[in-house]
Amino acid sequence: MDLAWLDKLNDRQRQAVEFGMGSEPAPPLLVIAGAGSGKTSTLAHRVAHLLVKGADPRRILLMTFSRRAAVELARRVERITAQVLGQGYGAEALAWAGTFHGIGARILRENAASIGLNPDFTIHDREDSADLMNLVRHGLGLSKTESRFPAKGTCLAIYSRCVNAGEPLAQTLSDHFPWCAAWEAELKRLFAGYVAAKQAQNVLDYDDLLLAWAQVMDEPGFAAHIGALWDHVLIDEYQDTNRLQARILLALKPDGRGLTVVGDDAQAIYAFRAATVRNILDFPAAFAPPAAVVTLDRNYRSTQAILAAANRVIEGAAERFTKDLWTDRTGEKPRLVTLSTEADQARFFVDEVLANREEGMRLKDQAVLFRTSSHSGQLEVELTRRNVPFVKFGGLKFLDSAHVKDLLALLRFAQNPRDRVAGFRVLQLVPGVGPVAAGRALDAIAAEVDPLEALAALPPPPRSGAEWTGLVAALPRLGKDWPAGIARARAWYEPQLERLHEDAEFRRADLLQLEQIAAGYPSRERFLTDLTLDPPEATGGQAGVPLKDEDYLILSTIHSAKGQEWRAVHVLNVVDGCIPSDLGTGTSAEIEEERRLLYVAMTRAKDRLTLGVPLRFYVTQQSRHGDRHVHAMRSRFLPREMLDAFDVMHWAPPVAASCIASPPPKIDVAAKMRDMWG
DNA sequence: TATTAGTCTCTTTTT
DNA sequence: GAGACTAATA
Repeated sequence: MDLAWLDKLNDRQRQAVEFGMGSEPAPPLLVIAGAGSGKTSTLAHRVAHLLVKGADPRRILLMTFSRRAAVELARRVERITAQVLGQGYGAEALAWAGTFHGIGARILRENAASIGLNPDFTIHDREDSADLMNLVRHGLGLSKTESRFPAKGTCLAIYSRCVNAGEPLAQTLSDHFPWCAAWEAELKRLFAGYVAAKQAQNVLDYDDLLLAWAQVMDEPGFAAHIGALWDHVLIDEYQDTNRLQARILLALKPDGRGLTVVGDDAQAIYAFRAATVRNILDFPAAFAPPAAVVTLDRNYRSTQAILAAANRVIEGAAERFTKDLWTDRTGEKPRLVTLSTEADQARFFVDEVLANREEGMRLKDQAVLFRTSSHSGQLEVELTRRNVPFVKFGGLKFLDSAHVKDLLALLRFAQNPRDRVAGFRVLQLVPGVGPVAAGRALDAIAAEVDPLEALAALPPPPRSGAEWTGLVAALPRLGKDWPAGIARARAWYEPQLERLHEDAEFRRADLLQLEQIAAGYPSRERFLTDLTLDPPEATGGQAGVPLKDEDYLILSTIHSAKGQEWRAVHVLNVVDGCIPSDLGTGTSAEIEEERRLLYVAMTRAKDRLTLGVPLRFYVTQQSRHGDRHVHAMRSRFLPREMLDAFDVMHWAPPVAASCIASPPPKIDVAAKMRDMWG
């Protein structure tokens, strides 16, 4: 076979691509791929190589961290095979490319009948799950306890960690939520109630998509059936998987044959959702003989100066597959810029971005990264003031706004009338209906065979009027001839929007946008599932998201920046309290994760890297002490002896000319005026 | 019983 | 600056 098309790969990459191709299927392989080492390209080439050798694209399972990554990977495979074979497979041919959660949802839905699930289940996102947790919490009387019971979000976080880490509650509490340890018995009751509620309501949460999948895989017959669906299983970003995901993977391919995992332990940044770097560290030894390991340490992305600085940051990490990235790209040292205030930092970075653009670097080739979504607030104000378009990734989303959730709840309730969270929200949209009336109606229909029909037959609650009748009549018709259903939902919701929100005008635009998105899906079920598992992640600065061909600056949390690269990267708030976050400095493991976060941020840069260190913060958070300024220190990950890796400088805003000019000569106006007449 | 105004606490990162 | 809970009012 002509393998010339693999010549542009380096030796290590080629080794990773061709490993085990002689035997069928190949023995297990771990690829440790440093930042910018051509990881995606290598993975794409390995898949392409399988295809070129005749593998069936429908029998390849590709799991990535985000849907976006899956789409990108499939596109690259398609491009390569098109080049080599003169014809592509069509990107859809890789039918099993997606996230763990997305694939899980599909497996569960397709096999619903045989595993005791109703195939019409709806999926709760984090917020919905927290709301359901809250309903159960109230039901058990846990909201009226002597001392305060943990809030719904905290309860869900505890539950989620137990599930994903496969840890008993007591251990999770003592390790990660010590301030809640006193509530162990109540939490146990709460979680039992939460699970029962989900099952009664025919809903699954994110964790269920993995948990249910893992549990059915315990059944050898089912595991064999599912495992036989694919000859090759390839997993990207393996360092950010959790115990549950590893359990699924090993159940799919117990002997490791056909299994390839790719990752970088130095870039593990998802421990907060129970990802464990042990998965990647222990992968080789999970098989006999152990899995082969190929390490990609040549970096094609960044300049030597940037890599040198990033390597220094990661050097302190305790346990890892050691690799120092190297490159032959030269360039300027990264800069470490101190600034007096966050406001100065915002001005400085906007100046920088615009100066880079003057030199011909598009806005799209630049990104501003930060630890926490709220850190970019001042920068966003400054960008808006100076008319620089931007798109922000991470943090609050389009889907979190009340009006969008209302409309989606309408559709979800119509899809699955047993979904109490959705129903509770929807019914209270009717004027005159509050929690009590809504609860009663839901109780009345819960056990019915056709809940929506039962709802329509119910006498309207006392203070509700025509709106109620309109709603119960509309609900059964919200899924018919998609996407007309969403238009009907919006038509009913319109008057409520006007009534509930001052800025109805502004919010209506969002709903129209949602309707546009909905039009791209074949059915209501697909729309709801995909939107929950893969929410639109960007929010625009000014009116809506800029058009595709427009130039705009990228603002992103470091987490959302994973796997991406830009010519110029600016990192905000490289100070203690931000990186590492105040909240993440409890254990040394948490601090190590924060270190890797800074490493990930720095290694996103190709040519130019600038770290901002504002020295003074205005905090409004701690109401106990009132608003005040606090002094910040340069991040502990950049100690003094490391500063020679940077150009260190201070920036201050240019002072208006009238202020810096030497003081004007003193003039005696009175004397002059007297002189006029003297 | 629905709704609103007022007081209290907690505030990250995401599928 | 928002969410959670309470008290007061319609």
